[in-house]
Amino acid sequence: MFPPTGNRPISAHVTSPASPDYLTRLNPEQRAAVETVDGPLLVLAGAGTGKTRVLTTRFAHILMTRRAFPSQVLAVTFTNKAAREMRERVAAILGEPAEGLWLGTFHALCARMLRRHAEHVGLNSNFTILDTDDQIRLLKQVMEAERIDTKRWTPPSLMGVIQRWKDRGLTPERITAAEDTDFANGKARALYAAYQSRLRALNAADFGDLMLHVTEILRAHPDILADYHRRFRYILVDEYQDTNLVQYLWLRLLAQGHRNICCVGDDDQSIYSWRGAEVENILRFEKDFEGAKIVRLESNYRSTAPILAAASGLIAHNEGRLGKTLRPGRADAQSGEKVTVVGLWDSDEEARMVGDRIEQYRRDGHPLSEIAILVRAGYQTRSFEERLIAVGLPYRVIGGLRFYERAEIRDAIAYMRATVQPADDLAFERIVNVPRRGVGDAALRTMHETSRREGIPLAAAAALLVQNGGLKGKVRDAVGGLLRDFLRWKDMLEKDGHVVTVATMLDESGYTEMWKQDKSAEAPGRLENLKELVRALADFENLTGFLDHVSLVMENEERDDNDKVSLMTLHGAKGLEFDTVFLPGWEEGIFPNQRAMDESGNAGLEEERRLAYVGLTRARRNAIVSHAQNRRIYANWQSSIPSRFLEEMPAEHVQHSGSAAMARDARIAAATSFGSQFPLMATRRPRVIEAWEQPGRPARTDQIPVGARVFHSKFGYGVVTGAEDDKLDIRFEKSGEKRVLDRFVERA
DNA sequence: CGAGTCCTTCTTTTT
DNA sequence: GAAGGACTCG
Repeated sequence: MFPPTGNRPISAHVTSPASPDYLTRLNPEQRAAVETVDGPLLVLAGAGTGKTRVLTTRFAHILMTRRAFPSQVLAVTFTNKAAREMRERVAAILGEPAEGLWLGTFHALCARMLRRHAEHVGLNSNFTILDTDDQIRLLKQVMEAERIDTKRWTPPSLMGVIQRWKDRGLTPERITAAEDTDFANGKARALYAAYQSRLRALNAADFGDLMLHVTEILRAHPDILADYHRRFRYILVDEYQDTNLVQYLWLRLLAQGHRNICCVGDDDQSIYSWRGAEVENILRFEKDFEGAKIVRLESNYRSTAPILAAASGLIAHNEGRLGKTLRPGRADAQSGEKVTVVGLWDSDEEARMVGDRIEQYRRDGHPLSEIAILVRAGYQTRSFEERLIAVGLPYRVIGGLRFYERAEIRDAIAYMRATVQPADDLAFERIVNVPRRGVGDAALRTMHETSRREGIPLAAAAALLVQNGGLKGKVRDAVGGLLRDFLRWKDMLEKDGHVVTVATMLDESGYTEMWKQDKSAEAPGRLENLKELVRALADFENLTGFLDHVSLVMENEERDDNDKVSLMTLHGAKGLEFDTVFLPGWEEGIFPNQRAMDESGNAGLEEERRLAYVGLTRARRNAIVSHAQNRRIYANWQSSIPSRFLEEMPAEHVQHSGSAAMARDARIAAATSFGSQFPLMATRRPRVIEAWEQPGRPARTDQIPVGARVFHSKFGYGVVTGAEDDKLDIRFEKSGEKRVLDRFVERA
């Protein structure tokens, strides 16, 4: 009934002066958030207070009241999941599929914008979007060219530095000497610049570039910015607390036009600071957008009263909150059960407990799709998977390897990239010897040398070497053949379209055959994925559109509506809800995560606490928190201490269950079994106690300085030549240079 | 050049 | 304890 796209006016038949149906279903706060349409608005929305509903209704309201056409609203989300959901719900309200909208993640929208203006940052509009793997490989090459010791200064750590700069909207030129950290003796900025110029040479952009480049373009080209100002009358932003500085700048630039910007967020759910997110963006909002109104959504319709009380009590331990109180809004909220805390002997027992309880729920007629197990880190899913398999409970893991990250998909895409973009060295390098063509390190090195000497792409260098006999015999034939194939496929792409071409490509290159020959268990699945890839191609007009989709949007979730338990990280669970939520692994060091606390101190701890808050508030009716006293990490068992978060939930809303009585004394048990060095105060001991830190061998408290003479029970005597964290580089008199953990040596 | 072996690291979270 | 990378040997 309403046009989904384009500039046709909306034939709104909202004629009645009475409130339209979609508004009357909102509570007064929500309604205020929807109807305060003009001017800047900040909506502080607690968990489960109908945030998405407000956003989508607001979107619809703008259209229904004819304030803008669908294409004149910019709606930004943080995740694809959120974007998809908003798209679906807007479509449902409109009664038609919503297409042609500027609705998507920050990155997807920026990719779209960058394709239009790529030339302003020295890219061609068909630029490639690199994934993390490509980024690291490229950066490593740059570092090696600059003769950086990549063992001492690893590419991923430099990538982190660069990414943080990009998160803050800093191009290499904008970085002052003072900003340059001491990474590789102050070479980070230069390496960043070199990396950026390599990206440009490859006609490629990494994830951070999408935001950075577009923001730079909007800053530098008032005409382009003005164009977007004309286009976007209204801006809607979801998960505002997770935006980083460059995203904030981007929004601010775009919102300068009409100033109709509505940001929805919850400072208590800010869990992405490690990615450069700045909660301060919420605080800046009022300053930057004068006259901004603020609406608070505090009625929670999701969870029972005890769950809300436990979550609220927990999050109250954080300082510097904007302050919101969640009120139970559900009619039956008061009838709910307390949050259950279960203490177990070890991680196996924890997995068993979760499995048993899920079986019980199932016997009681509880659908499995309404049960989730939320863990702190991806690796923790494994023990639960094993247990669920053992008891025959169907489950799905959400997150994990994405479609794009699978080797076969990346290979296939590299073939496409190498065909379409002869300058894409990374793609060429990836597949030049896949399947095996006898092109080894030596041949590749020759190509790299020629490429560098002649200042031409790798593929062009290869062509040259085939011609002038720089490559010989089998290698020459193989490379020559492949290069001819690239040209042929490129022709074919124009004549026969991308679907046929890609299918042919995978066939003729021998790539599919390679997997057919492969005897491993995964091979059939990989072939299936390749088929899926070709199938998916048909949904796109051209290869670029498809590649964008695959790298920015495509998710891993197999579409299946079967009744399954969901298994995912806490981060992955944001925005979702379930009747029953299991929250295992609440132990010091695991959750709160040790590294988060080591790296960010109290701020890190507070973010962990927010993560706990997010976890608890995913549950509608049952929240089962658990912790084990002993956990196997890598090969050895470690003794764990219950998470401080357990005590931070108000006791009156918590019930201890099962072997909880035992676990409640876990602190005492841990303390006594490890001797008097860990008194009861050990609750706050920041590090998990490791099993081999036996009594009688006290944890080392003094630092061993470089130059000290030390003794190691296995390697003997030696001299410390370097130190990093808890690892020491030692030159042993008999065993040579080794890197060992400091607790294994003592001063001689 | 490739297969096999040893060694290292991984365990934070995602677009 | 696994998986990926570096290194060695045939």
